[in-house]
Amino acid sequence: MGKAEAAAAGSGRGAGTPDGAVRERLLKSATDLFTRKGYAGTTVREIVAAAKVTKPVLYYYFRNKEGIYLELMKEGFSRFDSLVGASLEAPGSAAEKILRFCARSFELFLDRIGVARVMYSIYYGPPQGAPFFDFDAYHFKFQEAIRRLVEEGIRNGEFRKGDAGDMTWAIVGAVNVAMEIQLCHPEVGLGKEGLDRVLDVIFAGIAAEGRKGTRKGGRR
Amino acid sequence: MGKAEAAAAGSGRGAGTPDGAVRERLLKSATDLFTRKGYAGTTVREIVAAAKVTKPVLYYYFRNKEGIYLELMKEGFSRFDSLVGASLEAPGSAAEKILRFCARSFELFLDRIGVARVMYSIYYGPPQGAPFFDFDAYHFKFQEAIRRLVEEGIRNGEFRKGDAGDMTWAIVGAVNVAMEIQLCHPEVGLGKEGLDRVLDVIFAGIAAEGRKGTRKGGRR
DNA sequence: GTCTATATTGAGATAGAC
DNA sequence: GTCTATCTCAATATAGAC
Repeated sequence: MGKAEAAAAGSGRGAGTPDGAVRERLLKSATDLFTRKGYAGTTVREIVAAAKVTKPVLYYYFRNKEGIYLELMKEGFSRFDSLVGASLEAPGSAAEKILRFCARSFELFLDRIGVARVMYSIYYGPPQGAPFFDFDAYHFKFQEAIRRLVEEGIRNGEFRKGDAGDMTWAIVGAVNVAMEIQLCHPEVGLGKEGLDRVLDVIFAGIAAEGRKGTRKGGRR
Repeated sequence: MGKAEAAAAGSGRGAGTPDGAVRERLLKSATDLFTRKGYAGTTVREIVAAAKVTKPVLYYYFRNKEGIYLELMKEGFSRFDSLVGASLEAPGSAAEKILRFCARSFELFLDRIGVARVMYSIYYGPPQGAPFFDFDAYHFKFQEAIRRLVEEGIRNGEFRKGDAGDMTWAIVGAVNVAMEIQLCHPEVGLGKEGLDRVLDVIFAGIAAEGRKGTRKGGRR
């Protein structure tokens, strides 16, 4: 048995690990390193070393460093895309749909929180030479989905008449803050249940009965 | 007269520029460059060149690169500190105080939006060797101020009985999203008025009258 | 002192054997 | 699919002329 063969067997099949695990290990290593050291600060060598494979393996599965980065981004967002479609067409009241859509989005976020950290780092951080990825498009897509549901709720009398845009912002703000707290302070994170409760607050309002509206005597 | 002193004096007064302007120019240059190229990616040489002064001038006003960075952070937050104190003790209903506090905070944010970009970049971005600054402490301070006011509102019957924490998150989320949109998409930013309206939505709720609460039939 | 030419390094990427 | 060995290229460091 040659040296290469031995190494190949040992790293994958030989140890009882399924073939696909190599690809997954690379994605995980890349996520960890991009998070800790940034895109530019991470070298291909480090990624493959952490995944316990050699360099050509990375180039085999992904075209190059940009490729593995884009794959990370796309994987998360493709699942989000299905979510949007499913949630809009689901049965139930507008409020139920909104709650379900937000909960599912938040679950997806938690499931891919490592990738989310990389996204935030790229989006807000300094230029790092990472290839362009249209994060804004997805934020917009999220917001538009909520807005549609809010408008639906207003139409069918479920929600009060008011500016759908403003209502949308309130909901987006809640989801946003739940995600960001989870990102930075997982130990005090709202969690799925917390997000649910905050959304409930937004639906119901904070003001005591009979005191709706703080300045303009109610509706605008 | 020492070398640094001479440079400090010479660059300002001689050209008829008020003394303080040099310091301000340096802070502005640093903000711009830190935003565009990150902390690590910005050199002291670039900062002084952009401010049209020489290197010793920077070292005269601020000890070093870390010094000018920390000064940027502190200037914004010291104004915020006064805000917190003033807003909590101001007269008016809890809702009024919350609205005023959020509006003032948002105005301060707009006024220092360049510095805010640097903060986001450092906070979410990859390690850049910037000296530690406790951003979390200020986020916490903001949240606690809101929470106090919410609790006050609940106590005096202005707000409905409910989880003050959840109500606080809803409000913080709205302010947060207003700030972040302004940061990333100033052209569609809510602005001060938009934030006001969204907060109003949170106070009043989204649900139509008689339909408050989406699952538990109202209060919890 | 400053400038330019030449190492040296370390990065991403590839060729070809197995 | 994976390996070893090698390539290209840009940034940085250094040496030596001026």
